[in-house]
Amino acid sequence: MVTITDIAEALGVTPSTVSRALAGNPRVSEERRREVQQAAERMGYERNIVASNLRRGKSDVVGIVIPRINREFFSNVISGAESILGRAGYRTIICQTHEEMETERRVLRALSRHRVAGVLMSHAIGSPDGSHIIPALGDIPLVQFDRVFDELPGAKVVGANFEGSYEATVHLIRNGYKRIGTLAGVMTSGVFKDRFLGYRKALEDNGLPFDESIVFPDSIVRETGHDACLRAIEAGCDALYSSGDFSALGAMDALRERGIDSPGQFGLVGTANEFFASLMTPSLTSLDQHPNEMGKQAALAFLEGRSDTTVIPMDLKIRQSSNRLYHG
Amino acid sequence: MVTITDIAEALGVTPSTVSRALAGNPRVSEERRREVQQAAERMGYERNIVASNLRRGKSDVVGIVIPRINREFFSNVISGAESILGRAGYRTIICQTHEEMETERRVLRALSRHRVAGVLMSHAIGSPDGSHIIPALGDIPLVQFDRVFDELPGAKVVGANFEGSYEATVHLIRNGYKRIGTLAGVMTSGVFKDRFLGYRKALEDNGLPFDESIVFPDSIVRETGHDACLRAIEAGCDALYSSGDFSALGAMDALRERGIDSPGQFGLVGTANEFFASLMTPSLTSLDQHPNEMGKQAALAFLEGRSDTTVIPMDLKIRQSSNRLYHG
DNA sequence: TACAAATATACAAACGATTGCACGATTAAG
DNA sequence: CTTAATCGTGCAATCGTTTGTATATTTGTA
Repeated sequence: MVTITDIAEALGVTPSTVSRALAGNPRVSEERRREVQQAAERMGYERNIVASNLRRGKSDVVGIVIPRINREFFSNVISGAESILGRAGYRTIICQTHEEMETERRVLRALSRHRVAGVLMSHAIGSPDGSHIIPALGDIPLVQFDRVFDELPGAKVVGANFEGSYEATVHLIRNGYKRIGTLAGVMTSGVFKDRFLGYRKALEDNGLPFDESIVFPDSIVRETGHDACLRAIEAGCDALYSSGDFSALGAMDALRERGIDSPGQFGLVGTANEFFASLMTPSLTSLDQHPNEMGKQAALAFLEGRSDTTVIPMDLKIRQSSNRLYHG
Repeated sequence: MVTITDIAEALGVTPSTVSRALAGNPRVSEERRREVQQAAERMGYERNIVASNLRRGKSDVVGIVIPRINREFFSNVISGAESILGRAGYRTIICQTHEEMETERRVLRALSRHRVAGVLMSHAIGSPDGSHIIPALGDIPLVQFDRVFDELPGAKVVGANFEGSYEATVHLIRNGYKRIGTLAGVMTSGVFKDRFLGYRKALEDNGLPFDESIVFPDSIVRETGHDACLRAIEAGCDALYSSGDFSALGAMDALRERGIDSPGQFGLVGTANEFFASLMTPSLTSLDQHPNEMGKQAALAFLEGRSDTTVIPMDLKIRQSSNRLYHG
C-alpha cells in the first residue's frame, strides 16, 4: 500500500511536507499542496488511519456491546447510534455477548486493547453486576443504555421503564382484567426491576391486590414465557404484562394451545414492540422503547462527554391482544 | 494507559524483554517471564493492539458491509461470520450502506484506510455494478455473499437462488395454482435475476405459459409488494412467488384488503424466511437461505484465502400461505 | 586456564503518520 | 544596507510494539 513516504520520494520532498499538505496545514504552499494532492490521487493513496490514530493518541472507533444483534430492538439502537457517530467521523465495532458475562468481559477487554474512543453497552443478563466492567475497560468512556448498572459511573440512557409498565398495567386494568400477572426478567437488572415495580404500583394504585405468586421472574424468552403463562393460567390469571415481546409470544403460544381467546378471555401486553408484534393474530399490544432514539442519545452522550442519565419515554402501542373494550 | 515501557521501567529491564516475555518467546527466562506477567497483571496492562498491528503489518479486524442490519437475514449472517472470525481472533466492524452506492463507496474507503484484513460484503441495491468496489478497497481481500457481482475477483458465497425459486414455483404449481406471477428485485443483481430465472424455468417445465406482464420488478419492500400484488390481482393471478419476505408481507396486506383468502384463493411464497413469516396468519411459506451458514462460509472463505464460489442450498419452509392441498 | 557455545538481555531500527523546532530564503522595515 | 519578520521546508522525535543483531554473562569442554 502507498505511504506518504512513497509520495514524498516521488516528489522529492519529505514525508512531513506531504503529511502537512494532505492535512491542509497552512504552512505548506498552495502550489505544493495541489502537487501533493494530485500525486496522492494518482498513486491511489489512502491514509493509514491506524498509524495516524496511534501517533495522535486518538481513535475513531467506538465499540457497541450488546447481548445479540438479531433483535429488532438492538439492531435499531445500533442504526441510531451509527447514524450519529458516522456523521461525527466514527466507525463502530459491534460485539455480541450472547447474554454471557464471560463473553462480555472478553469483548470489553478486546475493545480496551483496541483503545477504542468509547463504548456503548447494554449488559448481558448473565452479568449479575457491573464489577467486571471497569477493570476490563480501564479508563475508556462508557455509555450504558437500556440495561444499565446504576452503580457504574458515566452516562446512561434508559427507557422510562417504570412509567411504561405502569401505563401498560393500567391499560389492562381499564380493559377490565382483574387478575394480572407479570412475566419478569432478572431482578438484578434495573430495567426489569423497574418494569416490575411499575406493574406493582399500578395494581396498588388501582385497588388490585399484589400477589407474588403470579410474578414469574426469569421469563423473557419464548419458551420460558410459554411455561410461565401456563402456570399463570393455572393460577387463575386473566392477563399478563410481559417485560419482553418474545416471552409474550410464548404466552400467546400457550393461550392458543389451551384454546383461550385473547383479548376476550385473556389480556396480554409485551415490551419492545418488535416488528412481529403487529403481524401476529391477535396483534400484540407492546411498549415501544424508541430504540433508534435511544441509540442516538447514547451516541450523543458519548460525543458530548456527558455523564448524566437520559430517560426516553416509552410508548404503548395498543393492538388487539389487550384491547377488550373495542374488540368485544 | 500502561505500556510495556512502563512495565520495563518498573522492573528495570527493556521494553523488548517485556514484549518477548508477554509473547512467550523462549529467549526470555522462565523466571523473568513470570515476573513480567505478574507486573503486567498488577499494573493492569492491556496490549495496544493498534500499535502491535501496525508494527507487524497485520490487522485483526475484518469489515462486514451490508445494506442494513435490522434484517433477520443480515443479522444472522453477521452472527455466523462473527462466530467463526471471533474464534480465529478477529474482530468485526460492521457498516451499513442503506442500499446506496455512495455510502457503500464511502464505507469501503473507510475500511481501506483502517487497513482491515478483509471485507465480507453484500452489495447495495443502489450499486448497478461492482466497478466502484476494487478502486475503493485496493488490494484488501474481498468475499462477497448473497448479492454478488460475478465480474469481481475473489470468493463468493451465494444461495442456490435458481434452484430455490424453481422449487418454490413448482410447489405453487403442485398446489394447483394456475396463473403465478412474481415479485422480483432489480435485474442488475445476480440474486434477483436467478430467482426470476428459476421461477420462469419452473413455469416452462410444467407447461404453464410465461407472461411478462405478471413479472413485477423492483418490488422488494412492503409498499411495492403491496402495490404489485394489487396489480397482480387485476391481472388475474392466483399466486405470487416473491423474491423477498417483506414484499410478500405487503402482498398479504393487499390480499387482506381485497378480502381474498390465502391459501384458498391465492397462493404466496416468500424468500428469506424472516422470523415474522411463521407468526403471520396465514403463516407465510418462505425459502430459508441459511443465513448463519452463509456467514460462516464467507468467514471461512476469508480465513482460508479462497477465491472460489460456494453455493448454499435453500430450504422451502412450507406453511399455510401456499399449502392449499392440506388446508382445503 | 582458555576458548567455544549457549543463554539472557539490551540496543536500535522499524511500522506510517504527526508535529515541535530549526533552518534557509525571501520580503519588509528602519 | 542591516536587521527582523515571515514563509516554506526539512530534521528528528514520537506514538507502543516488535524483532534482527549485538553484547554480556554463564556454562561446558579440552
